[in-house]
Amino acid sequence: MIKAVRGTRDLLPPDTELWNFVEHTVREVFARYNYREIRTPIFESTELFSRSVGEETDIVSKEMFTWEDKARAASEKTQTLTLRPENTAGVVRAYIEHELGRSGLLQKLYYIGPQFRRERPQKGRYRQFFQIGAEVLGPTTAGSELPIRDAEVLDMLTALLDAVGLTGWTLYLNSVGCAKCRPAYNQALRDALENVKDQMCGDCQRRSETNPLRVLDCKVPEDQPIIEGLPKIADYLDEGCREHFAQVRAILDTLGIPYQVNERMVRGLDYYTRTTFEFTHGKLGSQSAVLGGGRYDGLSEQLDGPKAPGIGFAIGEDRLVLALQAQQQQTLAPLKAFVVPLGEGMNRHALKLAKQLRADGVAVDVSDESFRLKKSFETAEKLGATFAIIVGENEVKADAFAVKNLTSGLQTTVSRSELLGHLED
RNA sequence: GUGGGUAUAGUUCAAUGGUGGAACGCCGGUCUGUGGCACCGGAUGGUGUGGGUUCGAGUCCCACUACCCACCCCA
Repeated sequence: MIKAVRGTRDLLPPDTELWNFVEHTVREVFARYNYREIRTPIFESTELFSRSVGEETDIVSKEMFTWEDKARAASEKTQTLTLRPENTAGVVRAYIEHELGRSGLLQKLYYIGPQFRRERPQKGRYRQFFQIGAEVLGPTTAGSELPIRDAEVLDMLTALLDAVGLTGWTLYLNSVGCAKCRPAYNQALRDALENVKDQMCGDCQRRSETNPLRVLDCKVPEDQPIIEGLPKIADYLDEGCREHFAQVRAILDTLGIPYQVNERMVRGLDYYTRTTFEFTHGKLGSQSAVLGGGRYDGLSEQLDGPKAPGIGFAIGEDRLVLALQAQQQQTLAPLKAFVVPLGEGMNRHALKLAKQLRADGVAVDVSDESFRLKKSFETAEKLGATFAIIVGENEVKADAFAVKNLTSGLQTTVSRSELLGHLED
């Protein structure tokens, strides 16, 4: 048997209904904030990711699905392509390529789509996974750098989580500084680690060399006192970054959005500057981050584009759905009625009635006359239909049908013209 | 990529190395124009894949694959 490959999966009914509900809600909520959809290719030049996400990150150094696309003709050239491991790079690339900044307006874009990372699958982690993300970016003159944008993004996220019914989340907030002040902090951290790293766990000793910021994220209990004593990013933020972060928090306070500043929260993509954030949820096991994001004021220039500060996020849709399922969010059965033909030659009359109801926008399904009536009722029950409508000889003659409410058990005879109104009561 | 666990019917699980079972679900009947309840009856897998040990393997060994948990990391 051929099976779905490692780390990929089929989404089947009824789960797909929850996915659709989430995506529907996303589109509706994001539209209220004036975001519009962008769709970028599912694969891009490998270089796009190595230059934006960062050559040294785990994503680029070991998790990408990359292949050589060989030249087939003189007019082609061989290039190295990669299935997108995230979508911000693609959006910024599109922003640059189509000169979206020339409108002078802030670009508020969102996307929903699959991403690919070659990691070991785990709960809430798949090799093909779905992200719902949004980016707001534009020229500085459009206000793209201002704290109000950060706060608005976070406000939209809380509105979305509210709308889909997710409870029990925590918003963690941090500022990681900018290209000017972060190097100083990095250096201070390296210097401090030099003295204490041999007392720390093996992972931290390694991180001290490769990515000192990650040491802050260590969960080994013995290391915690040492980490407490390390330099704090807040003390190294320059005036601009400090003020920016303070304003973001002030606006969040005004909006009544609860958050916790977490100075240890480190994000794994190199392009983040200033504000970074993460929403976690307790029901997700060790992959507790349901969404994450941050500001990336230098990304466009890093990709040879114009100055275009921005902020964005990605929601792990798989994880959001998992969290909702853990809350036992029930999706309702959408089927209104099950039309039951009874006796020979009734199929066509049943289908005609179904056609009429469907044209009126009612979700109905149709049985067939090979089923005994009892069986059809059982099926109606299993399908979650609210009504069963019987189409027998008597009914066809009278052009009025036996309509049974499967919840209450009450049955009445309703004429064809009154049927629609009866079902919608 | 690393460590650990698991893999038996549609599902959840049983089966001291000796002919693979239960529950639920499914199908049928009691009940030939009426579901949910009850009772009766029935079908369903040869044990993830490939090797090996053994007279004999679901059971022991090896490899592979997948899933789960954790690490790493991230959404």
